[in-house]
Amino acid sequence: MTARPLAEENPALPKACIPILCAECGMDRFCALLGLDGTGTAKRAEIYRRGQVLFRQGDTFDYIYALRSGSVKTSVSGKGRRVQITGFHFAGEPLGLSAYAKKQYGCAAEALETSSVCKVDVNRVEEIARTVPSMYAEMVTMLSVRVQQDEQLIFLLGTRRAEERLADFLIGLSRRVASRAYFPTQFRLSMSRREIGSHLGMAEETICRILARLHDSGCITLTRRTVRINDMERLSAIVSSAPVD
Amino acid sequence: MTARPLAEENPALPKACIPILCAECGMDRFCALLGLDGTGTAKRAEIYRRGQVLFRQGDTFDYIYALRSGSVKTSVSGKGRRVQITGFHFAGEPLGLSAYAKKQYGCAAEALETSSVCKVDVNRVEEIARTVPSMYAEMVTMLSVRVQQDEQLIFLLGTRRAEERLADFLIGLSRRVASRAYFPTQFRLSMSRREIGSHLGMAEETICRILARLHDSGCITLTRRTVRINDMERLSAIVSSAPVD
DNA sequence: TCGTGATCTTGATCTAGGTCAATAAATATT
DNA sequence: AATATTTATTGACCTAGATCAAGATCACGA
Repeated sequence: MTARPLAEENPALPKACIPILCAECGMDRFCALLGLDGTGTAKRAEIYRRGQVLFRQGDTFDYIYALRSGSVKTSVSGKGRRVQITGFHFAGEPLGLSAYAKKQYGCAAEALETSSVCKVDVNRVEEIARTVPSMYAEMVTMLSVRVQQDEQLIFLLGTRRAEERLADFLIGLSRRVASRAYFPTQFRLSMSRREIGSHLGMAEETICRILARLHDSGCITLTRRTVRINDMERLSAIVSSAPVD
Repeated sequence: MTARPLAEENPALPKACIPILCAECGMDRFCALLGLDGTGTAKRAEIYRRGQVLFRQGDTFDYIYALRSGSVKTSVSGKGRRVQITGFHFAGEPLGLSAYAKKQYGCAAEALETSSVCKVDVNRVEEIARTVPSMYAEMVTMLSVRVQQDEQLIFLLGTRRAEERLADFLIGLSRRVASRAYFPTQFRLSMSRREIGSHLGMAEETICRILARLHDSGCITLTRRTVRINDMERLSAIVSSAPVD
């Protein structure tokens, strides 16, 4: 929960890039079935730096990814240069699996910061799954989790107002990244205000204003991209506030 | 594509309730693996009438459903009586699968009209999957399709304006239901204006107004709940119109 | 058939949040 | 260090769509 030492791997990378152990990863059991070693030093990890893409929307489905450290955004683009960021992803989270049926990725994935990523070849998966039935069971698990997450985002986009969206977003972030940070209520945003806006369906300026408001009210402390949550109670209250009665 | 005769099953039910054949169902291959007969007269189908619920949000995961006829809405509820309809579902579509990991449904499902629904016991699935590995592969397929659909809805809710949303919605509906209707560009809405609004993140009144506008412009013909698309070109153009440049 | 409640429609307002614009910080580049 | 570029902030304004209100129409049960 609190600060704890993590095995260093590549001294050239910033502290934030220290990867999680396989045991902490959501694809843990999946990789184990694949026969990948789970000692925490997976050999097929690659480094992506800010802006580098793991895959593009429409690309042929060739790898399933697992994030070991850092963060990645996934986005869907449509006509008219409009882009929706469908999710931010952190260490331990799987990526790309939803391309399974169509055999092409429905969204693009791009690193938000220097990130360590495991790549699993889908052909390898198919091959091994023939003899290891539970391989697919793990994929069903990961995908069903994803659908329920997406439904929560749909709920947020369809029903919540700006401040509620942002409060919900911050709480979600703190749950996902603060546990790995040095101080559990404090963490660093790896994405810009514009990217937060594009994820929550709001303008960049609105994100700024509401963050400023939360800061001024003492609910959070905001310094550049560092957020500290001072009053989780109040933040939670904002999420499910006015019933619009 | 056009009108075609369908095997009648239960003469007491309205015409709209004539079920599809298993061969036309998205869960086709899944059921076949389960050893369910694929002659089109699955015995475990049940009838749900308007307003009856297949499952509630939070219910324990006990069945996977396949819609044979009619239509169902799925919805997520949060605090403050706000409800988001996450999807409308029609004949051939699977339902409930996303509860797999959490072992409870993340949304509620309720029939919009008299509907025939196949229920598959999840214990049976687990049991059989032990000896039939590809069982799970089918589930992966269905779930991955679902994730990509949800991502499209997220894109719509996050980036599109009211008229674009509705145009997109109508096109989607026509693709999914008109193929089974007597006239491919004409179909009946099984959901209320309010429900469409709750799905698209808009007020009931806005749905009315925009439908009226589309009708007046000749793009569609609207009579109560019957929609005929007169100008698919124009409708498509609306979806990806102003780049908000 | 009539009545009752749900659904739909349309108009009149109001407002949350988008858009535009003008700095200010921070970062990257030379 | 100096300049350029990206990112963040803040104010002024405006508009798409929500909300409120009042009927109209429909579906359905007695």
